[in-house]
Amino acid sequence: MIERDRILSALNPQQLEAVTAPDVPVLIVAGAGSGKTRVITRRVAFLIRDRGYRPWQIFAATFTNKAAAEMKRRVVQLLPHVPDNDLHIATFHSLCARILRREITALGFSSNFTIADERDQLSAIKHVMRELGISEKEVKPGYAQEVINQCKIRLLDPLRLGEYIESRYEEQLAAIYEAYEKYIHASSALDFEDLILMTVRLFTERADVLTRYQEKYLHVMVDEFQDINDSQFALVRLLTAAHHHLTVVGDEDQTIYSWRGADIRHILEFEKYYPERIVVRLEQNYRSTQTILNAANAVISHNTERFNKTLFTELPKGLPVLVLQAENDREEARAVAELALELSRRLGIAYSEMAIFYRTAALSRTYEEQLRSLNMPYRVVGGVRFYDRAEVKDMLAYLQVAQNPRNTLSLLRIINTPKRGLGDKTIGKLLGWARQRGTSLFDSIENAAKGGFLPAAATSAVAALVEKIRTWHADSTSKLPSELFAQIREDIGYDESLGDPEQMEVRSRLENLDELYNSIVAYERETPEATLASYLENVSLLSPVDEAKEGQDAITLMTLHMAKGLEFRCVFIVGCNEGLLPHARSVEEGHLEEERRLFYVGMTRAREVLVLSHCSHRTYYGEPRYDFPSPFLEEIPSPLVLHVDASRTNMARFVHDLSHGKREPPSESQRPNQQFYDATSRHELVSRQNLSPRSQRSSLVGKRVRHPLIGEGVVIESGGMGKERWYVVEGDDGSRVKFLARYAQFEVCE
DNA sequence: TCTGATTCTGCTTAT
DNA sequence: CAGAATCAGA
Repeated sequence: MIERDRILSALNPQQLEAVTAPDVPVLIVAGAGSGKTRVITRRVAFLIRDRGYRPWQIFAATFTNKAAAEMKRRVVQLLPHVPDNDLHIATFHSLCARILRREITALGFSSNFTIADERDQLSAIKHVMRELGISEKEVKPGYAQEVINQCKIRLLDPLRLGEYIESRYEEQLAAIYEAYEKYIHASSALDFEDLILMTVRLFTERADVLTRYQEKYLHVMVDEFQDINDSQFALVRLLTAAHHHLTVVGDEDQTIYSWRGADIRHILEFEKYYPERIVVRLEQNYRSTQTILNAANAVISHNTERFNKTLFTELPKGLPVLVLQAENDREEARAVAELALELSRRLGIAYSEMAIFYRTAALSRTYEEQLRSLNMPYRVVGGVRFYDRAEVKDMLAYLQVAQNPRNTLSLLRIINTPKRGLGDKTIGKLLGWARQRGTSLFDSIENAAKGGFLPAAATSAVAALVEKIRTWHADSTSKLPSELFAQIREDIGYDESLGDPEQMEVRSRLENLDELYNSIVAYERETPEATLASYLENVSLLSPVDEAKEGQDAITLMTLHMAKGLEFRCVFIVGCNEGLLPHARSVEEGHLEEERRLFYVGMTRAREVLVLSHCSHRTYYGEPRYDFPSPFLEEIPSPLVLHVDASRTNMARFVHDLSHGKREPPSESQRPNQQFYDATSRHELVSRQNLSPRSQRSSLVGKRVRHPLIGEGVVIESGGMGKERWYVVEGDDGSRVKFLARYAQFEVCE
């Protein structure tokens, strides 16, 4: 027997089929935990070793840099002789940025474009709205931003905006879109969507360039294919048009980016564009216990927008799913922290094997507080991002300007930071000239520096700035990015401008700048030909996941969106409340099923222990508010669930019992009546009996109530969430009245 | 032009 | 509650 084949061993028949599939379009439908990453990395290795592909002939797109890094690492493990840099495995955005750096001049753009992040985009939109005289009340900048991005995803230019929205704002939005495009392109910036869009345009308009890339990339792979959007799919189709060598992996139950244009349709349409495609299904789960998997299957089966697939596992039954209930959000966080502590002590689960997932990043703070008070190590992924801090963005803006002085967006950020006497009036004048002449802001300050345009004080301030920028720009190619950083920081006296270094606030800002400096040095160390341009590109495409330091024994805190693709022995999904976990805004937009998929993604990250927590009072806008449990909780069959009341449970004792098999979900007959706080009266405990799970969800429907004004009646309907929650009560005389729950003063009759 | 204080407004999710 | 916008006053 020959030595076991590292690429083809330890695969089940379906996995083997997927790895070794012929060079035709292959759609791998891979359920959660079914070995998706294993299959895709081995296929890459297989193509290189057994099919004669050179590493750089494979274009493999992922959705996060983290996933790309992991994929690369595992391919290199399989093929140790392949240098890391030869593998073109990266996010769509990075791959496109790389192509555009080389080719965008063909579209008449400068190749040293900068990448505008979301905030830059928003400030650009506000800016052009001011110039167009459209007030922020007429059109909300955030809405305009959303519309612009959606158009770009759908490959619609401003003139065809009407195909995406139809409203009386249409003209204004089209005008904003057009002005925005002119503005950011004049400052030679591209936004995130442009990276994809421009690449598609390049390939569409320049057949010669497309042919070159089709000949270069002989095989295209896409991970998390269910999250691909129109423009990305268009790109994939262009690249593979000549050879159809394509492998995609996806799971429609894990589509969670439809707000970014992801559409299940693309999996369905795969067949339309690639009729000769073969499909391989991976349905065996190797990750979760039977209990967890059954719970997840039960939840996702409530969705209608899916193929029916049921995952199975051969792993043991495991512990019940724990549903933790608390009185308020702080108590919930406290209980989660205590439970995590006990699970680590008594079940030996390392903190690095635990994760806390939440729907909105804002929830992290409460959990951080509680974890800190128990002295437990944790790491927040995302949240208030390092690269979003003002001082970090300032210094990066200086570097952007040094690299490309025509970057108006960045120049605007730093033109008066630190203060150098260039106020709104002066800046307005300078911008006005720039616009009239169709040049950049830098051109107009260069002109103003010659004198005669501005008051003397402003002229000398401007001249000094121009001089500095010229020097930095000249140094930008000869000096290392870290050297330039230090020089700029010194030249402008940034540290001093922050104020008294004895202040905590100032000290932490200085520390952040030191950390930024260190990260630049680290980048230079690991990148052989580090340039300012390559560093800035790297920074702007960095996702929060990539910032987290690996390897420490700490609990991971992150949003459900970022959890995709990861796994942990123990998972807490917190804030399982109606309005938060099916997020009210998402439900309003008709995305209940997507919220359920999000919940499903979270559940299926757990290998052994799954804890779902909720609370009855949550603080919003500083006010405590009654919240219902998430309806998703009721979709888990009760024999799989063990309810835990945070206020009445000693966690140490509980986990002890749990680990000795003494805690089991109660059978139907011995389950105590659920008790809950009713929305109508925050302090009155209402006992609820004989209610089916369905009516529990809508709480009061079907109940008799008494109201001081209308007397007795029956609740016949309810809707809305949180503050907006309402009930319709039908009086005994047949009249109907609608109440907002937070104002309704009725009592429930038993 | 800059500052600090006060009022206003609004929490998804992220490359 | 917290960040943004706005305003008074130097």
